Amino acid sequence: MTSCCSSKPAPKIKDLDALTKVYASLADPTRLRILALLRDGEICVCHLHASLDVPQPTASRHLAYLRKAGLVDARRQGIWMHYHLTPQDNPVVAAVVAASLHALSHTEASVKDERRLQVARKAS
Amino acid sequence: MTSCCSSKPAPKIKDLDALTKVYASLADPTRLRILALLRDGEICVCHLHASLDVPQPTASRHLAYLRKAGLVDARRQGIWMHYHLTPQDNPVVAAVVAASLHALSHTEASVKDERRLQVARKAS
DNA sequence: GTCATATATTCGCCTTGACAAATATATCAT
DNA sequence: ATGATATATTTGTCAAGGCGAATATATGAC
Repeated sequence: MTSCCSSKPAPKIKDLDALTKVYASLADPTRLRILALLRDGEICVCHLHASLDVPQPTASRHLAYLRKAGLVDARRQGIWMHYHLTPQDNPVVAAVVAASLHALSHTEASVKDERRLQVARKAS
Repeated sequence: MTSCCSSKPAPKIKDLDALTKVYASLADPTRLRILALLRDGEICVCHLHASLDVPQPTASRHLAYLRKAGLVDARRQGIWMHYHLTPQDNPVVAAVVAASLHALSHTEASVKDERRLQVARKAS
């Protein structure tokens, strides 16, 4: 998506393991739904697991996975943890993530999740 | 990459499982290397496992996985099986695969694999 | 038919990661 | 300090899938 291959393409990823790890992170429906929700900005865990309708420990586990994989970051604000997408410095990885988010926006599940997020936020 | 969101984006993927399956297929270094090699056209298994420097059963196992996932197809020509990328009819999935192939082209491993493929083909 | 070559599958063995349930930790209010 | 709420981690269990080694299958030459 973003400009990347301006001149002769030089290898920018040392090994495949970085890419493999990203794809492993994307190979779970709950994690995909989380990423889709985070597309528009940060969300606290309480709203996340309410929107996804999964137990709170499940949401935490997947968030920890995504954090270790470098796809999301967290910010503490009092009692709440707010998660957001990590800006990818590697343009190639960024394109992979962008394609994923784009695909997710075409998903029924994500559309419904977003609706539930609106509701959860209004009930704040 | 390809034009997709012309008007209001309507959901085109019934559930997340299709996407999840694609990402699970991409979450293995050997399979990523295979897809990268297939980018320029079909290749027979013998050249594939020679270029990848993995045992033949390993290559076959991953090819079977990719075939089941709908990412590659095979064509028999006498003794040889030629594998090629399956054209994705779903534009959203196609974009995901395209992003993957693009990322792979920036990978040292794939560059080396391609070189080995040239050698293997010349030794035909 | 036999033999050689190309490809696919099966069999143990092991690691990763999913889940539910329970428990632990952190922050704030009191 | 206690209690309440928000989040994270541990525990036990299970299934998916990785590998190497061996075996099975398919095609063509003879």
